[in-house]
Amino acid sequence: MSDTARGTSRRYGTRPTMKDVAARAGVGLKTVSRVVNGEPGVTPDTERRVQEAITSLGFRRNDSARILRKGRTASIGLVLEDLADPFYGPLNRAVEEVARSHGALLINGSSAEDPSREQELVLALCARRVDGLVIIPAGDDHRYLEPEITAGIATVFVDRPAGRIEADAVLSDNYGGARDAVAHLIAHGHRRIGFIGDQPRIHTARERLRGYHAAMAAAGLPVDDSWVSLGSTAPDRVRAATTTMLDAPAGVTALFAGNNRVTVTAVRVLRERPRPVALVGFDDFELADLVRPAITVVTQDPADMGRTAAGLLFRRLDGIEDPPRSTEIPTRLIARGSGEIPPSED
Amino acid sequence: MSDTARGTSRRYGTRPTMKDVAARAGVGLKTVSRVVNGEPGVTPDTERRVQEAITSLGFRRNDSARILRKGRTASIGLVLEDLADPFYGPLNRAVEEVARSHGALLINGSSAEDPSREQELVLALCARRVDGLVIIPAGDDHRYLEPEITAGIATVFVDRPAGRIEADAVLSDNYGGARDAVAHLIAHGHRRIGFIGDQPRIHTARERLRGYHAAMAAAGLPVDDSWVSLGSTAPDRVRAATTTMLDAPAGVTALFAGNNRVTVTAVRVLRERPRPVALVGFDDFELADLVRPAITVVTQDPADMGRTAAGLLFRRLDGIEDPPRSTEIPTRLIARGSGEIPPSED
DNA sequence: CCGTTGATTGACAACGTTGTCTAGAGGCTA
DNA sequence: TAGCCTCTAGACAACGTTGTCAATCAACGG
Repeated sequence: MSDTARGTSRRYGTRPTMKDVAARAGVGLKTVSRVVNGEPGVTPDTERRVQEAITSLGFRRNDSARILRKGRTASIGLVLEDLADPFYGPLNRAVEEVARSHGALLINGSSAEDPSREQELVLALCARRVDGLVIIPAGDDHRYLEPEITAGIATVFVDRPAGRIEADAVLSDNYGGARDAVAHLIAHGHRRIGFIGDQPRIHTARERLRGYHAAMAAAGLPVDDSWVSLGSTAPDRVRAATTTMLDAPAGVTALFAGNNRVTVTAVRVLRERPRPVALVGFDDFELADLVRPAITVVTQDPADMGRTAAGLLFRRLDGIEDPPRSTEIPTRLIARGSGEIPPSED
Repeated sequence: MSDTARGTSRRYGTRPTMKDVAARAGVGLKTVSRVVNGEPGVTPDTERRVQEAITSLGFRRNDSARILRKGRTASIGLVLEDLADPFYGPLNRAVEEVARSHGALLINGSSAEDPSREQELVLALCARRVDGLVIIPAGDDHRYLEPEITAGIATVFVDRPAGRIEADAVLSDNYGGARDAVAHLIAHGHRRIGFIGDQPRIHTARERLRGYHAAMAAAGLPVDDSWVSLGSTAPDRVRAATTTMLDAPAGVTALFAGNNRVTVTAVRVLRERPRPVALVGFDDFELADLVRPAITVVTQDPADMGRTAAGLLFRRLDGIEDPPRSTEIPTRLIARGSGEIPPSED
């Protein structure tokens, strides 16, 4: 009678369990568990027999069962806004790196800037019993997380703060960065400066707007309503807003772009115009130094944000119980040319 | 006596289970399960009582237990080379999108181009019993996956084929794309064309090299060994290789860059040189059209690759049992300027 | 030679859920 | 009214692992 027919037959799609390994090696179930987990108290000889059974059966421990038994999943969730946005690449990678160094897996998904999808995703991760969550929030009401946090799921918000609950957050200095950017343009002689930003629903967009106003006010400059445009960052809208601001009588002579998507579109639009227009963008991007003029930007450090957030998360998981705190990551202005263009005379 | 002391007391960090909900609602365990899963056979009145208990306790189903019981995890794994590489952003997103449309979660991680790390990550995902895997391989021997595939974990390779095993693969037409790129340069008068590529260990690098040779041979052009440089894509090495090729007596008049990282470094190097040098890059990248000259590229479609791979994966999960097949995604040459520069006279 | 120690090993329950099976209530038909 | 059927509901086992505890055995000191 063949080996497979001897009671331990395996159908396609069925995996051997510790029980099978134990039977094959002629030892008890718990002994297999000991070998698999490298626990002490197993003779070299027994261990060898078990190892042989493991390789010959192709056994691999079922982590679902292990998780169920142990309570900890050794995995964390990352919810971000758009997996394809280059800004989040380094952040994603940094979080993964930290998770890895703590022996945890990373489960992630993107909310596509949709609050209900964010919630759905977060709760799915909670149902999986991830140990912790790093969230770049799309919505502004996170009370739905309260039971989860009470139940012990550590949560750190990145890039934007949590809404309506107390929670750790790691944020860029959006206000200060925007103020610096606009002050830079003012220092180069501009008095009519346009701001094209993201939807005001988004915290970073509001903060950057606040920085814009602060810089203008500090220089004693008035702000005309038509110089500010907030809304979708779809190329069409940004293109229209830019053109309108520039073409108006006494239009703006410089632009401050509220994020990398806006900046890129603005560069394309400015390309087509007869006169050079000064531009400073929020967020750095690859090749910003190769375009002519090279683009002056206020840069955030997404890798640092990810690292900081994940580090904080694992400190929480280690049992640190301080009250929630907000960490601010500084921004830096990099002058490359586009921000130093003087106002063009009409 | 307070409610919490009545036997259902909850410590911080403990979660209510279906048993707790059942006790609170005064029904049986299985009835709670029915309500949670929307199964029929529950009176509206009972259902209401259970729902109340669920919300008041903040119950959320433990998916680890569910997975253990049901066997299917409704999650797939994605292993890629570098989460921060912009090329993989759209691919990542496309895979997530497809997973989502099938109600599955995405677990991912990056191998950092290290075969042992790839294996470690893949096996960790298998231990979690993901239903399927999408892998951008770093190594070239995937026999370690055989027991997993036999056990029923569907696997699709993307961007590069599996090594030493039969498996589905979704690949770009690297050979054809490279041939087209080089033929394009030849058509614009170049006879001495350099190729700077990735490590020959990597399948795509070999295929692109093959395309380079094919185009040269088809035009009856000789290839000098010094015109080909394969190795790390670190900026330093690429810079050195580029400079050497261009500065040699009878050096190359055009460059074919083997991937986006090489292209970007090449653009920086060419910037600093007195004479224009023709350049075609493999992979498109944002702003390639804004640099002057705009960069001519052979573009792949990473989103399409991700979509195709994930689609294939889910077809496998639905039980389609065809033999493994390799799907090729076409590439497209986009002429923007840098590839149409004629050879400079010495 | 016996009691003690320490090392190795396995039996068993438990983690929280779902599938199966059976019990009971109530309505319908003959 | 007896017999049958339908519908709701719960008891129980099982998924594969790990923690607890007790049993066995060899070696050793007295």
